[in-house]
Amino acid sequence: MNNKLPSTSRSLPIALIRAREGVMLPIREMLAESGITEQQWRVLRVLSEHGPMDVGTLADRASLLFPSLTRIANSMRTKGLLTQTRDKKDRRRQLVEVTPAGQKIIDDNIDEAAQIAESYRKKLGDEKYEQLLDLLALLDPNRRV
Amino acid sequence: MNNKLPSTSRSLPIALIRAREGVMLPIREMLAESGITEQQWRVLRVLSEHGPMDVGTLADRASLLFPSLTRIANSMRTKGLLTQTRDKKDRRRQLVEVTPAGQKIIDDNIDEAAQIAESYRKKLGDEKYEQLLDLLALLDPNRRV
DNA sequence: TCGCAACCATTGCTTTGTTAAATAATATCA
DNA sequence: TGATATTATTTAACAAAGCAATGGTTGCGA
Repeated sequence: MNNKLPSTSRSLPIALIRAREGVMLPIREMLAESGITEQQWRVLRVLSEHGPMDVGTLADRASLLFPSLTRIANSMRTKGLLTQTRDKKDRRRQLVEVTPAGQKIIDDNIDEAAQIAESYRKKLGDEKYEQLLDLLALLDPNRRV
Repeated sequence: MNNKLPSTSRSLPIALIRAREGVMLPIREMLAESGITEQQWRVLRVLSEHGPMDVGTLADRASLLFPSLTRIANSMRTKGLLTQTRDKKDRRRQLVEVTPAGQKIIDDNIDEAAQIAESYRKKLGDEKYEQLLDLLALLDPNRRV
């Protein structure tokens, strides 16, 4: 039909979607039991890893767009997983923090999440796994090197 | 804070998101001029590559979920890019086909799309590019081997 | 210090992702 | 044949993506 483009089965964007789909499947199953989404889990993980931070930094680290994060944080706040307070020094900034309820969800899932991550490393082998992460980083537009 | 999980900056799911973000940026810019979305472009490409097919096969090849595809096909039909007809032999099936207007969008963009794809191949180098596609395929849950 | 650009975050709008349930047509088999 | 399972697709409902526009805040230069 045409041969200008690589066949969709060897298309980079589609391959990235499918890989992500595969990787997220077990994680989503796990999180469903805690009643949170994949994105909410990312928010919790980033906050747990670095402590409280403003919305902009959080969005960047969790790879979420500002508007998405605003809404996600809203729903997480009403669920009691997060608190959000205005920064005294710069009143434009909102400081986001995990509540004990949020921390509990992290604690409840972190071991299983680590196992899942480990299973993918085993599946590819250490070397290929690192290689993959390196290659993916090359495609990251605003790499935080 | 915790060391059970890989830091979010070396997390496979996040790396996949960011890479995709980077790869799609120029493609989305291109498609905006034609007034179609990334997903609509995937639908057009798959149909152009394989010819008319039923909704299920199309969804699979374009990596879209059924409900998404139903809506996408609807809007593309009202835009006159697609036609959808019931299969005579199995009246459950819907056969989707590209219209001349849809084909025009493909023709208008295919060269630039090929250039973009090529630019990523160059960016990584042939060998690493193929390697990346192979690694990603390993993560694809329902790989069409 | 006034005015304006830059910055942080939110809101509005449309499209897509995701899961579950509904609908409709066909296949199976007692 | 007729009840039942299976298959193909659509609807419904809610969460999130993505883009543009808005609303407060701060910073800076004339």
